[in-house]
Amino acid sequence: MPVTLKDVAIRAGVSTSAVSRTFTDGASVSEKMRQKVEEAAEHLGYSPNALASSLTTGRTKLIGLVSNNFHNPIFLQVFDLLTRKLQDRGLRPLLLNLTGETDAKTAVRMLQQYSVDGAIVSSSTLPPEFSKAFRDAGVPVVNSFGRFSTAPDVHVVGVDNSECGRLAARELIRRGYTNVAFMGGPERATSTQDRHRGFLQELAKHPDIRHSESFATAYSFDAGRAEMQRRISQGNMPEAFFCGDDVLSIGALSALSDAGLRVPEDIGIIGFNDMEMAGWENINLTTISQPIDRILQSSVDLMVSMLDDPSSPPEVRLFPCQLVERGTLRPVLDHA
Amino acid sequence: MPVTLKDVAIRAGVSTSAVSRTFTDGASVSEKMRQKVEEAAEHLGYSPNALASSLTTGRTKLIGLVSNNFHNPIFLQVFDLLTRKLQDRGLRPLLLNLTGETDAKTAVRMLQQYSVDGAIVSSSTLPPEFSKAFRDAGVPVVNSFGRFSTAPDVHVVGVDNSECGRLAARELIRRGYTNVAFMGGPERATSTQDRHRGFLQELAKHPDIRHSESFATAYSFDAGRAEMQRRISQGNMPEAFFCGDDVLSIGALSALSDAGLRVPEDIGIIGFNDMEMAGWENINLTTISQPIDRILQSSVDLMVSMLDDPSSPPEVRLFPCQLVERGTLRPVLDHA
DNA sequence: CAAATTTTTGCAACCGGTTGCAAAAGTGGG
DNA sequence: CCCACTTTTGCAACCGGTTGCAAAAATTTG
Repeated sequence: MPVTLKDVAIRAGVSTSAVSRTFTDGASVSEKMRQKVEEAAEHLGYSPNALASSLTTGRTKLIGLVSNNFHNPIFLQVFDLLTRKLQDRGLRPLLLNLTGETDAKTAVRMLQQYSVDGAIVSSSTLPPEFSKAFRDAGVPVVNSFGRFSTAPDVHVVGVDNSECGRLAARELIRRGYTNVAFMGGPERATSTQDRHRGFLQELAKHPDIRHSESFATAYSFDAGRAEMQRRISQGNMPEAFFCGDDVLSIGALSALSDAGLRVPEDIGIIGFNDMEMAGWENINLTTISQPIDRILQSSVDLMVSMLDDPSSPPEVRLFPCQLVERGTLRPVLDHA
Repeated sequence: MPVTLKDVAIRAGVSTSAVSRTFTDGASVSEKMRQKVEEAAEHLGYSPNALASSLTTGRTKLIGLVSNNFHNPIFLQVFDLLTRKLQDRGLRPLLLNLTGETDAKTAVRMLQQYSVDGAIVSSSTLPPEFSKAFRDAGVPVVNSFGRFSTAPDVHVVGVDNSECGRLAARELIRRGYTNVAFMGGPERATSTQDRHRGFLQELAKHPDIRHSESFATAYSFDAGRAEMQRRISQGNMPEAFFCGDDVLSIGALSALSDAGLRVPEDIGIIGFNDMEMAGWENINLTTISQPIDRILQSSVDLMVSMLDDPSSPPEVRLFPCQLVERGTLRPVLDHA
């Protein structure tokens, strides 16, 4: 049914190689030949089969998009940007949705079967071993939003989560809070661990400030709400929380408001991510933003450069996070 | 670098056909042969190249996922479910993110180059012509969340949007509102048009009820907020709004609260979609839910059945929507 | 204008598999 | 044990392209 290279060759009265060459840039074809072929192709509505050609060129232009964060609204934006940026480069995203049990080996195989040219592992919760499995299988990989190390196995693009933890702590301190808490996502998520570590590092410089911590079972509204309810019922509340994600913060806010606690008068909240919703006037969350667009642009750039030169050594690209001041922390104390 | 069929054949000391047959179910292979091949494959870490085989079988097991709704949080859930359900069937989703200008023909070609076995067009705003382009190109297609017709060109799975409009109108009437408004998304989105039409149909039965309408420029928080602000500044407010989407409703709620209008005391709001957020305690939106899971399950089922029998006639599968009562409409009037 | 170069073209092998067909091997019956 | 029949196996062609190589055509040079 579909038009093949051969059909075009016959109609144009030339060899198949000639047709192939007209569609391969950089190949040697005379102007006359190109004309003939193009008119035939046009007339037949031919477009080359990317998979067949991949067989000889070794390039599919398919990029595996690996993620497990299908519950955090921020990832809709991630998918939007990532797919767009890939499309702009002539690459096609093949989606891989990791469900709880999929292990790294299976994931790699699932993409290898389709000979993807590379994989972008996009998740703030997967352990680094995951991306490493791709590299070990010879699949060029970029880990976006992942944990970095000083001697990286693979390209990592994202933010320094522990620096974000420090930033949050500094901000709480600056606002004059003296009893603060960290509320993370799942304890095993690398982003939770790193933000927590940074938070503690900064507090270590201020031994007078009391602090505590708790962990929600997931990066989700319900989990944040549940954990905050637990804290409230337990009593002994801190003055402010650093929540490891906006969606968690919003859940927490809802629990606070149910309990009749006012924000920021009674309790302060600072979130993380600056998701669209955080700016909505009825939420108005003070938070820390990561430059998602730049992170993804950089991820795609890195991927493209690996395709050209697979031997480039693993690189870590970190972008600064920024405080977004809104209405859920009390104002800085005036020391006049 | 990667292990090929031939490598396995050599190691097992058999023909390539034999190896191919061991990996093709339904093929004739003796137990002894299978053993030999499997041990060789295992040892070499072989897994068949899906693209190479597609060349002869004509099956890639790739399904194009076509959408343009990358801003409505509900679509994160759609992608999550859809990719999962496809993966369960051994199919792989190839994502196509339609940006404003991509026309149907380009979209089709982008997927045809990768010989997708089928395409799921998932959008509540695209005109039916879009899916038709796939069908015309011979690509099996299911349109999820799309507009249906009584003589469908392609499979359509979703809800009857105009029935949803009627449902919303009936509910507002039941609550005793006598001056209501429709607030849709973009006027050209099919879902906006259909919900609006149903809304008006129901109201036509109640000539005593006053009504008006307005349209937001997009299905987004900001657009909903802006449109509501416009309505407020314009004065002459209705008692209640049916918003064509939850995210629009939430934007509207924020504008109302800024203006000092209380919900549901001063103004009632009923949304559409029942996105996760609608149930959050600080939003608590009365809305209409569509059974997303069933719609997607049905879409995937339909796709799978088309792959077996491409000639099956186009089918329309509609699922009922349901009212979800929360806190943004006033209670039913007691007529004691 | 012939010879030397350069460019364009087609042939044929190949990418990694699948599959129709016929030969080889296995099975059962007499 | 031979023969007819069924199952298993390998050969070779093919899927839709690409590409090295050498022949053919076009261009430049002397």
